[in-house]
Amino acid sequence: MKTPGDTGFAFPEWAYKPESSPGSRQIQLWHFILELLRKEEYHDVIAWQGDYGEFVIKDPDEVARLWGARKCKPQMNYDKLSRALRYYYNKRILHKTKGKRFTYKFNFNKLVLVNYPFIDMGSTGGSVPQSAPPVPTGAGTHFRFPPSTPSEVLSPNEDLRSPGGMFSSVARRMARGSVSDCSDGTSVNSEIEEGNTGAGEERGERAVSGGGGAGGGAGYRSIIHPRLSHETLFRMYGGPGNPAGHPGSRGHTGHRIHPEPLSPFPVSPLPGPGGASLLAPPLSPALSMTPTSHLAYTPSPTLSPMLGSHFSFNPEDMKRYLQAHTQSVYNYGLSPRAFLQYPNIVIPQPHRPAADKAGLTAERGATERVERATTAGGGERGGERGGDRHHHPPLAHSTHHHPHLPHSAHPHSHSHPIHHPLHLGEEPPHMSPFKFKLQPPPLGRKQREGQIQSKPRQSSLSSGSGSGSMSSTSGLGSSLSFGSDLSSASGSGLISASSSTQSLNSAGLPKIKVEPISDIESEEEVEVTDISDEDPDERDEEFELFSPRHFRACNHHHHHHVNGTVTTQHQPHPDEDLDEDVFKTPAPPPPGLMPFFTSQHTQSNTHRGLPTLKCEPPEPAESNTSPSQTASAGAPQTKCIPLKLRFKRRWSEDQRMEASQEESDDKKVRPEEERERQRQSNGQMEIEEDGTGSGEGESPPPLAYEGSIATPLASHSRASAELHRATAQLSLENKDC
DNA sequence: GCCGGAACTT
DNA sequence: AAGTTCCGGC
Repeated sequence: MKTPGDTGFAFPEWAYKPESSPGSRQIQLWHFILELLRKEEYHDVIAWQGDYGEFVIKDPDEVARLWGARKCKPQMNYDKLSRALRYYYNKRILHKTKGKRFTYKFNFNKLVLVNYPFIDMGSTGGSVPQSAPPVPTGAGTHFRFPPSTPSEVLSPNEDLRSPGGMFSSVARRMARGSVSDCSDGTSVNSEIEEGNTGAGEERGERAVSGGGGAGGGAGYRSIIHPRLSHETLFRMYGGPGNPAGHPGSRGHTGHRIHPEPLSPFPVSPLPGPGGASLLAPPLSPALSMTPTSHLAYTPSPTLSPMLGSHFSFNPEDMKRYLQAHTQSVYNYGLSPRAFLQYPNIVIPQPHRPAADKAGLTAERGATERVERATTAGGGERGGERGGDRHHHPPLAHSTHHHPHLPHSAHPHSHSHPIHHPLHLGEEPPHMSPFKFKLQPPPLGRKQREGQIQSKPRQSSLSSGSGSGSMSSTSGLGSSLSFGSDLSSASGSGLISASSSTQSLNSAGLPKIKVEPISDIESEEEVEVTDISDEDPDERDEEFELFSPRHFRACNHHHHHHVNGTVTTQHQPHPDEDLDEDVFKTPAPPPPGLMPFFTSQHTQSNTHRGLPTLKCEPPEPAESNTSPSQTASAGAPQTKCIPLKLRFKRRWSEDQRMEASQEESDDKKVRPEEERERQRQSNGQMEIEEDGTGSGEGESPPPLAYEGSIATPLASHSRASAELHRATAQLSLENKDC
């Protein structure tokens, strides 16, 4: 099953370094785990088991050994490895399944976001199904996290490599290579990568593979977020040839099956060989797990293929990319910084149009599992409506594993397939009313504790003591609960739907309407409304994405603004500064088209105006937009609200929540009863948090932007022109970098 | 076994 | 930043 070529890593090299994290040049433990998990050879050692995302280390010593080999740390043992694993708790990447020995569970939401911002969790819901392990079955969620993409699947290497040269096999190898130089000479890689060999030899297990599993490979097909269809991605990046395929066509559902194996990765941002350089900048800073205070790096755009010097993008692609990116931001609560690069671009808000939601049904229809045979998996799970939302745990191996499919529902997935922006034309009417609903109460971070079956001990989350590391880590997350698929699920659905419509505006410029709100959140005065609809968002977003520091900052002053008024400027705080950069008001854009980078200087520049807020332009295209929009349209500037506000609001909320949680967390000391209470309340909290992130059901209507898909040609042209311009600009900027 | 602090390494 | 190593405590 594995292709020889792949030798191993399913993940493209760049996948390993999602963030710029300098430090982590090498493979990260969670990636490593994922790798093992996807290989049948290692099933004896470690395998998916239980709930979605849950895996069991069957042979701790062996896993440790493998890890040690990979890292060239011969002294590695399970104790150490487990320590590393525990650090993930704070990062929310992983959590322990209590009561089960050697059993941990991934928080795919987190992982995905971090690594693949492009992937839409949103639709998927932001929910990445948490539990869904990458299953071979395509079915699971649409989004499978571990993108395994074995090379086979992906063949992408070749195929994908887009013009830009996506990731070359070489690169991958190199990556691996890095690992290998252990003293002993045994290349670690070999063990793992060769998988067959290594593992096989050792364990002799490949048998399993039998067909189904197809090894990780098959299983994993990539999941790309529906939002971004593969196509989109490909296109963006120069995609493979899946040309025709409109996915849509595939099932009637259309939605998506990915014709081929798509892996999420296909998109690798890495430009060819040079990729490495690109790596540095994470796709989105926001994503970074750690709070970096400074914006040290520029956000993704840099990474984005488009930017890459190598590539040239066409406007359309760029547009898509941006939108996708922006969406991610919104959906996931990414830092607005991400948009710095594109000052003039309006960030589309995901609104979830009802119509979009509909799409699910169709999807559902599609198979839950996608047949791998045909396509890779794009399966999205579709609708969640009924109870089906859950994905199956994908076991890496196909069938055999599921001990139980527990899962309850994690709805998450929403896959909404359809909505990719890409398919503009295609988007069929999704009729199904998809509802996202959430899931069961999320267990949040506290889940771990909550689970306490046996252990009375509450783990403290990290915040408490002050170890540096802790603090940093803890910060990060603010709030998310791991398990909560729900959050993602709910959110995602909506989001996705919305995205479809909106996102692609022909023009690409979304319009936002802002209205002042006073009440909802005390803090924020301004509300942005989604013109098209506001769904409250139930979607959950990943709050974690937000960097903590913001939260903190927010605490101090969250009230910056007066109702309705925007103040973008005043915030003294350093943090604020960041925001500022991000949010800076954009220079007044010319109505028609604003040049993308008007102000761009260098990245560093103090501020380039980000057009975070967009006023509604008088564009005609809006027909699509909901009436509300129209109405809003009338109001010009007053309505414009800086995204900043919006974000702040969220942040504030998150922060608050976090604070409260943290408080509780911090107080490890509290009596059991207290804890209990806390736990319970946590559940709520988490939910809220989720809500917050996403859209807070209550409040904030997302910014609406115009998303008429069918835009007039004129718009297109304009957009194109802009994009071109932008592209050019980016190129220039990159050079500097 | 698991947890998490602390110091240290890359 | 992301572990690695060591370790006391439950």
